[in-house]
Amino acid sequence: MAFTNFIRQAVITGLEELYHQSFAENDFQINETKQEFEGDYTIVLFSLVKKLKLSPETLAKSLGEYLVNRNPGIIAGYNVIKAFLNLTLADDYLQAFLNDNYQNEKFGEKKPTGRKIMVEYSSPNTNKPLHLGHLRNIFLGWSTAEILKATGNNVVKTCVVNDRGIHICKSMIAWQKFANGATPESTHTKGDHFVGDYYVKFNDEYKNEVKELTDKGIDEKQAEKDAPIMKEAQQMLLDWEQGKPDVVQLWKTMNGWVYKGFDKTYKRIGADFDQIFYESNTYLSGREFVRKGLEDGSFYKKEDGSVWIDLTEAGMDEKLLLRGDGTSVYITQDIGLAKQKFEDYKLDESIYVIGDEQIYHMKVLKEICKKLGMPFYDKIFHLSYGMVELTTGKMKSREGTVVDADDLVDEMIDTAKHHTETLGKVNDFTGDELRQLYETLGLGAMKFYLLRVDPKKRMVFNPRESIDFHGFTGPFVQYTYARIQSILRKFGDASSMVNRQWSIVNGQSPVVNPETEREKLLPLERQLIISLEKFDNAVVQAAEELNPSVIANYVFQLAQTYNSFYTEHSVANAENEVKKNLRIGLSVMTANVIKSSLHLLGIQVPERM
RNA sequence: GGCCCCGUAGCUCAGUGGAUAGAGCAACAGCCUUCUAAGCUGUGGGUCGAACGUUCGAGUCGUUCCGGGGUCACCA
Repeated sequence: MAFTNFIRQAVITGLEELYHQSFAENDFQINETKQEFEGDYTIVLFSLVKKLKLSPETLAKSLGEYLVNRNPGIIAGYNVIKAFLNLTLADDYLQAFLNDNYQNEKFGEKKPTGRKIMVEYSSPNTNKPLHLGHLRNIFLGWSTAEILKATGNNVVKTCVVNDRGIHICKSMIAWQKFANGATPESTHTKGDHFVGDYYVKFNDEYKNEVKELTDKGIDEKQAEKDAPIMKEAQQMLLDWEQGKPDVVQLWKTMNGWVYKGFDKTYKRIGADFDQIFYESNTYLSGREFVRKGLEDGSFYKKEDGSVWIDLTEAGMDEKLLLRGDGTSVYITQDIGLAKQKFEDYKLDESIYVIGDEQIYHMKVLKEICKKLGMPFYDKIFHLSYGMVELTTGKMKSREGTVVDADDLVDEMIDTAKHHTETLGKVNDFTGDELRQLYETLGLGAMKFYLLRVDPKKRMVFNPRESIDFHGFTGPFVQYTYARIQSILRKFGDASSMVNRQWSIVNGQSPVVNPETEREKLLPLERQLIISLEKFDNAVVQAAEELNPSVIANYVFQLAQTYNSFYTEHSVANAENEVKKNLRIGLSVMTANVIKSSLHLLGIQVPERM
């Protein structure tokens, strides 16, 4: 049982027995004791003072006395400052916890909940390569999915590919006009970049044409409409919707190139999906609901034939659902897809990882589903995240200020290589081992950097300073892991730490073998055990908040604690065998928890670095 | 303009209504013949955007204002 849960129950029982009143879990607070005071956990009793009509000191003292007497071997002592009751856990209890868990590689994982949750993330357009913003989305989505798995949920990772629309037609037109039959193979270009280049080419050409027209004295807005290349793109979209064979063929070919490129990037950064939805397959499916909504009066038709919903009652606007010409818009297909997700997978929850500029859109989607009487409307959850901005402002693909995902990954791996070579600690590695290490460290730095910040906050990426490898970073945590492995290699099989003098049965007082020698825990040893135990809560909190930064902050704090311990105390040359075994156990468990934490962030651990 | 999000050290960020607000980076001073110095220890650095209010207690909750961003398309 988690330490704080145990204390909470003990306090409730104690208060009821002492004062013959019943108490709830939120009648008082349990915090970690601040560094400057003695103790491990602090119970804040101010809120009870009124209810019990006692002075804070009297209450805290009585309760402290009770807790120590009734929980031998668990709560070793207390002290009182005002209404702060500071408790010190018993060494035996902490060591029993370590003994019971240090070899458990699944520590922190929860029992199955039976719930099925879909996490949609990445969801790119097929007209240009992935960029830094996608990376935040992908890492966030992947990590959230893993955190939900760890808390016992059945998770389906999905991706919705925006493979149709005017954007891809733009690339197609530009390719037809300017490529002379070139392909990714013939130019040795990654497919998504290849297609993206023609999207840029389209915009350049478009800009030129608009300028030519405005030079002739045509109004700019009119020129934007009249530019021939734009008209060609629009015509192509119509041709595509009508299934014109050569257009469909070109569309398939070019999307194929893009997917090949995306797959390469996904594989490299460790993203994976259980199911992929293509917008070209789903974009028509919303229309039926529009028809149904018209019938039951949820929606209404304007003179031009367009269909609308009035959401002003829910504090929103009127929203277009179907164009006058009968074609669907973004939200139309989203309704269909939302339903399909729930029907195909029988979901308990459907999470959308989408940028915060679409908060309103997602609110509208939920509201429409509600109006249509779809029972799942309140199981849709928008996990929104802030944009990644550059120090120079926003990223704009048309202005070439986008940080490309592949470029950034290359850069991070180069940086890892540079640091590693400078330090020269792994000169005996083979070429493959080195490449593996650079990827582990480079990606670790990048993922940690993007995940350590609360998702909902906007974040600034400084391309010049790039991403650090020191301090609050992925490599810092990875380094701590590698250091521990270095120690453990000396001892062969770490399970040889046979230390069966402590054990906890059913959350009761620890069983202690009286034959064994006992050593008092040193402050850093205590701190480390308490820090390890907190992983359990960190996982729960991260899952409740859908917030991987909780894990990043936790594991950094753990690594810091271990590093202090490491500097202060020797494992191999411990004062005696009892201490040595204890410290091996501490090291094994720290390594396990670091590995688990980083896994939840999509980061691997190196044995050496 | 309506609605939503954000504002904490020079920079990037933590901070379940509780004790003297914390990390990392940057700056400065120390620590490698002893398990990996991508590390550790210390110093300096704050009107928690502002003002009222609720409370025994507010960075945290409420109201108003200031500053930054998003959104309100027959775009996706």
